[in-house]
Amino acid sequence: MADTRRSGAETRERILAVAREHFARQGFDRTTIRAIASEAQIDPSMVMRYFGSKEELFTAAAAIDLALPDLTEIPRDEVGRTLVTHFVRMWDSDGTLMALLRRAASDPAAAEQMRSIFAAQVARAVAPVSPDPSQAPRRAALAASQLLGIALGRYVLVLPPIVDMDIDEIVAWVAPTIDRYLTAESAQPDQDPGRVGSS
Amino acid sequence: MADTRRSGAETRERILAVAREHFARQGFDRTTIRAIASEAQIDPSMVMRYFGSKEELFTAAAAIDLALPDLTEIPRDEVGRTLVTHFVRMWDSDGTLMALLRRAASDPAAAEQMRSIFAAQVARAVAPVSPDPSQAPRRAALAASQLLGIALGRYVLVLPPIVDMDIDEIVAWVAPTIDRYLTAESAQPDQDPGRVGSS
DNA sequence: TCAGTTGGCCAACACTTGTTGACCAAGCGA
DNA sequence: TCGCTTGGTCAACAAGTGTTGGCCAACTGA
Repeated sequence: MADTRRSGAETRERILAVAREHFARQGFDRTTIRAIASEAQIDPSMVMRYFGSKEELFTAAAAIDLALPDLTEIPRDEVGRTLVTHFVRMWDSDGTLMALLRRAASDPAAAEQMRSIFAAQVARAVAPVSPDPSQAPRRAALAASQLLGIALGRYVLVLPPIVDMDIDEIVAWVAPTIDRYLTAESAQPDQDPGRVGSS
Repeated sequence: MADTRRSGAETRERILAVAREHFARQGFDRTTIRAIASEAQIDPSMVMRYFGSKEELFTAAAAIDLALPDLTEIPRDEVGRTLVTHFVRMWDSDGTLMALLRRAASDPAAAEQMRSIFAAQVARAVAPVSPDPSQAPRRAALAASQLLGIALGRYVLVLPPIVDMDIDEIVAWVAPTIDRYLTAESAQPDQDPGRVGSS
């Protein structure tokens, strides 16, 4: 048959690809090694041999690099737009992050993984543009909450109004929010006569 | 022993209470009928007799009334504050909504349930304060995305900066966002010199 | 040629899960 | 007193899970 005796590293990659897709679509618990193996046209035991356990397979599949741009090289008033665009594009093209988010909903270990991604990548990338270093993590977390909220509504809950919006509309609405969280002087700029962002 | 032969409706309620707590903390898949029964000091088969199946038990446990206030009776510039406060209080006191959110992450049926709650309660409550009826669902969805993002960060991912904020701080930061989504004239008010909300 | 490595499959184990059906006993109305 | 409803337990079934170990066959290098 098509017993082409694939190259090992090759099958490993194929397993990983299928696993990412399954984890992204169904979450950790509802994804079975058997299903992954079946779709990768391979025996379940091979998955174990390559990755050791389902846990380790997930960890390998969920290695995430947000590839966030250097925000200091971007005009202040385009930070929000840049970030929103970046994330929506990322979600649309690669399900890995969504897989992790889904799992985090029911698995503390995955939540911990998200926390470390937040701390190591989001908070770090965002800190330089914060007006007050002590508040930087808080600002980053607020921005993350809005971005993740969009991801939740668009890809997990599939709320029609959010799904129907194209990227530009989402950016137009959400970017100002991100800008305010990251760079506004106080918490409630919209309630004072003063302007937001660059004075 | 303590075979007090409870009143039936009473045990039913106790099962429901335990179930809500388990679903909220661990999600649907990781919650077992056996664990619920055990904690309710009852036989697993009783759960089936009362609720038919695990699915139906969840449905019964996840019947949610957001108890949203009538926004038309509230000053325009306090809508955001009111909503944020309402939701955070609700999440803090009752895990039912979080249970549903958790399950929605991996179960399309639960996601559908969230959509119907959104449509029947959130979108409906929020529509009257929208300046343009055709955009009302979109505005409601954006507000929901931010609110759910906070829930995600605070209760599911347990992002430290969000957990550390007290209700007042969260309200101070997020309320303006909600206000803008619901009532701002255009999508990007922060980028124009004009003011937001009540002119 | 021949031994070792490598990619792969098969069958089974051990366990957990939701679910079912038989049986029991306390209370209650006639 | 008898029979029916009701709250309850127990033991098992059937299915699905991650995981393991044994075996096979192709390739590779000496």
